[in-house]
Amino acid sequence: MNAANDDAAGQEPELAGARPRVRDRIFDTACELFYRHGIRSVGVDAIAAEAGTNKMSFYRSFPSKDDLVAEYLREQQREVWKHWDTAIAAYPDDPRRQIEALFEAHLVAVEDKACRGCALGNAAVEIADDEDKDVLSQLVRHFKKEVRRRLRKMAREMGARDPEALGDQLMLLMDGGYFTRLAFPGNTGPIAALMPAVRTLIASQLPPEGAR
Amino acid sequence: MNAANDDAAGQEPELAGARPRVRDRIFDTACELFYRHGIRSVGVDAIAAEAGTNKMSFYRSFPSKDDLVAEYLREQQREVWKHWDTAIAAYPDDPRRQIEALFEAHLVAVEDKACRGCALGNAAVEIADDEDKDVLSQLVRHFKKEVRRRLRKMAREMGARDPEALGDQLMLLMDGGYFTRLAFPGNTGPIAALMPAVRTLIASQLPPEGAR
DNA sequence: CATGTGAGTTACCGGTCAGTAACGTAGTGA
DNA sequence: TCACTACGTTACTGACCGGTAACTCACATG
Repeated sequence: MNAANDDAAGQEPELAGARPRVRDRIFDTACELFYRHGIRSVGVDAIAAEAGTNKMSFYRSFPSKDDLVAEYLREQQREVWKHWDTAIAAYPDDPRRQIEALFEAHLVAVEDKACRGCALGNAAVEIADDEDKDVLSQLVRHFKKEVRRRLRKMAREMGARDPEALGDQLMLLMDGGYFTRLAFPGNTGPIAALMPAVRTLIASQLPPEGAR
Repeated sequence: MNAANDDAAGQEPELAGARPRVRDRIFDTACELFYRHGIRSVGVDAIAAEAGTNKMSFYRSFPSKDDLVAEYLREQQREVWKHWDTAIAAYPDDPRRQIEALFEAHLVAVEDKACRGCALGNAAVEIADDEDKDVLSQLVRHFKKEVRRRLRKMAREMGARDPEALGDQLMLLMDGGYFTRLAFPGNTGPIAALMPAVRTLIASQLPPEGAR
């Protein structure tokens, strides 16, 4: 799908000042605009203009806007997993600390002033289910299922009494943080109380302190 | 704002088969369509057609689509508070049980097959902040602030050690339930683990069992 | 009967949207 | 030199969108 990235004539030029290929400029611009303003409210004209090109170059790189949107959602997904893995990498053999680190990272991400919530979840709000957007909503559903799976897995590895329940509860907190963010600027929202909730729910699923 | 509801010629006709006024038909239709498909993806033509009338009658009843949207958000707000008050009415002097009843009701509402999440929160995703939609996003912000205030108030009345934190944590769970709902059909999502989380967080904020 | 009102109908406007056709051009490599 | 690639430019289509003008009709009330 992203085969257009390789240079058909050989190796990519490594010059520092080289202008990126138009496809990449368009894609990066689109990702930023989609996230900031929503998918439906950003037209292909606006994307092309912001990327310093025009609509024709857009349609030479992408077969349709919907394809670009799907690519955008896949990219957001990749970035989430990258951040996710980075956050938990510090505690390779301590699932409990992994969860805490994951939510600490989530907290800073959500409190960032540029945060506009969860790109995938927001997309689920924007795309009508009944239309021909099955590909997009399926992308979102798959992503959310994977989030749930990973949280439950961490809860299980941590030794939770009911790992499915704990994973789900953590997911509620995580998505709640994303969702409330849209109505509260910066770090002024309920997200401030995230970490105590995480620790309380974790603790309630572990044997009492002395037994560990 | 909704003064058009009263009949200028006297009392409303009480006939059972009487067709409602066109404004009400349009408004009810719009509320349903907005909630089901999102605000941006529903045009005034579609609303008018679905209400059995046409665009001109629409613009005789509403000065603009944005006005209708604002009215829609206010209506959703009113319904939320109505359900809220109904849910907690059974335990007038037991804030703790009020919270539990509130979340039990929330659970039922979210697991309903017609649930598409929180109308106000979804609107916050759809409306771009920078545009001239200040009225709409302010409506959403005001609503979310009020949700937070009420939850914190209940936590305080319950005697929580840190009522602000508990209220915020409950809000994260609540909005997390709404948000995850969009990616999981029916009652298959993480919302299933809501009630234990609520009870655990409440319990962690109360003195130990024997002391009560 | 006259008048006002609520509502249906048709036609239109200007703007935006996704998507396409046709052409021009600078560079690059055989 | 020739051809090919990547990109820019202008102009266009058809659909849709929010919003308006002008007309018609049923009906209720004085």
